Amino acid sequence: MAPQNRKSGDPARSLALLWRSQEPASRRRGKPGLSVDRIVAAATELADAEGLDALSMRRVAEALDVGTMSLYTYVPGKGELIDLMVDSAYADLDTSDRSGTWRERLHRIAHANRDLYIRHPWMLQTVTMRLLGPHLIAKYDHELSAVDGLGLSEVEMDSTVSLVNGYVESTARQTVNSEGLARDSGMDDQQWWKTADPLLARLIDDSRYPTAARVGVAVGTAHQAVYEADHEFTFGLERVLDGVQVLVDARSSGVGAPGHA
Amino acid sequence: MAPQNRKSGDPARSLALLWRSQEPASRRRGKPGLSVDRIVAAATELADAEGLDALSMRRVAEALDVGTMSLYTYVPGKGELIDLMVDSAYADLDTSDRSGTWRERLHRIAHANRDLYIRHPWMLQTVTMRLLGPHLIAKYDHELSAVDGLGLSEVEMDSTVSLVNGYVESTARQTVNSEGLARDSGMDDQQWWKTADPLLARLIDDSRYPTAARVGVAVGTAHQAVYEADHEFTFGLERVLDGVQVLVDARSSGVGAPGHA
DNA sequence: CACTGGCCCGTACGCCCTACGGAACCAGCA
DNA sequence: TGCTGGTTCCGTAGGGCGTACGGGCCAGTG
Repeated sequence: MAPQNRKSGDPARSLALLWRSQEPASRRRGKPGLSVDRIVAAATELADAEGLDALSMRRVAEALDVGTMSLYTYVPGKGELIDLMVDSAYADLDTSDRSGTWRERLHRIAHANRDLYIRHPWMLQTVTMRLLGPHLIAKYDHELSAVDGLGLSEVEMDSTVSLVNGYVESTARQTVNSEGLARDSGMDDQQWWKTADPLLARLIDDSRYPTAARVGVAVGTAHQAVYEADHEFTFGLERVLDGVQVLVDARSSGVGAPGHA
Repeated sequence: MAPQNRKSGDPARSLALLWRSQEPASRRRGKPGLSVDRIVAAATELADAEGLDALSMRRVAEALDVGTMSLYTYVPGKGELIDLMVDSAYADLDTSDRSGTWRERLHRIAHANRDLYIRHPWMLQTVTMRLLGPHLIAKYDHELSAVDGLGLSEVEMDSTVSLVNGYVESTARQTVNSEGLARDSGMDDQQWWKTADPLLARLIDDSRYPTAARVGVAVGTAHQAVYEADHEFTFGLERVLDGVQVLVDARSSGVGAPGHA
């Protein structure tokens, strides 16, 4: 029903812009009126409200009451704009609270990241999420510090943080996707399954997929209950943190950090 | 440098098509020449080779030596076509091997899924990945069966499978993204960092982000070594499975399955 | 005052998806 | 044999999109 892609801008250009935009941005001549920050803000607002599909240079320009091509004075292209939007979004994260145990901290970080993705669902549709902008590096440092001093090797620290972030990302993606489907089809998640169920029941040979059938029903009724996605998120997160715990215990009980991972 | 979006087709239509396409597809009159399967195959080939960005109805039609609009006789639109491509891709997975312990089986499943994503990187760019086609349900059933009979509740089984799949998805995404960046910029991953490093060194106040700086260097040199992404993938996977192990141990040691998750 | 360089943007090109209506084709029947 | 009506195919056209290009505007300088 709609297109499907996504790339990022030229990495070198984006990187330059990312860090240069820190400057006061006070240029020489003319009255700016426009600025990188204003463009990024408008684009983010649009993407938040209508999704990355609706983000077009034309519409951003309209929102700013400006000609489309004017944007290109500040931003090389759409890809680079998205790179800027991503790093700018990371600025919302708190990177100062370093209290609590490593487990509490990872827990807090996971929830904060999840909230961020839900506030800016379009972030999950960008290819990069890896371009080292000023705010991303602050985020990275903050997250690493949560698992520092536990006896883990550097590479293990990185892996651990990636593990937690990966979990958050994948669950957030699921949440956002199902909300998106709900919006598109005008149907609630439950309504959708109530519609699809009879259809599927006619098509699927239940005896061929007994486990799927059994679990599917149980999951369906569970989701229907008061328990929200939040409970499931936290449950899975605890599993992930249990896995980290095993590693931490192993490292802190005598075995020195190995050479690699 | 390129656009960025992605939606899926009308769920109801996709669902119907998904299951109908199982039929012999032998229609009544006229010579078909074209068919849903042929279209899906051509589209998949194109997306595999050039990415989801390059997938357009025009190009698929060209590849089939057919007018663009002819495709619409068999497929309602591009979104639904992508839904079909996704389920068709899942057909590659082996869903018969049920040997080994739950841990061995999840390990095998994780690697198989990872391979699939790397073979079909465009799958990571689709929004749905959740539309219950014939092959997806076979996959789901197969994966659930790996954690069946361990004392886990149904919802816990679902969460566990999601957990592993989420991990695989997020690491595959990282791998694919960095390969994509490499292709686009014509630079190797190492080359890229060698280029960016001096630039970043000038911009970033290392003392502000001591942990990130230290870990970044270690990770960089580790990646540079013979150790491949595969090692890191397996390491993280073991952490995830450790977390599952904790849950399994808890459930098999007397505590009955709880009401929820 | 003339100039220059940054800002702004109208036009145009090439690509995309797809609604619509008509052409080509062929099985079966009269 | 000739017709007919459903099927398959596709040309045209309309509305988006990103962005290359070149020109107009104006503040401040020399």
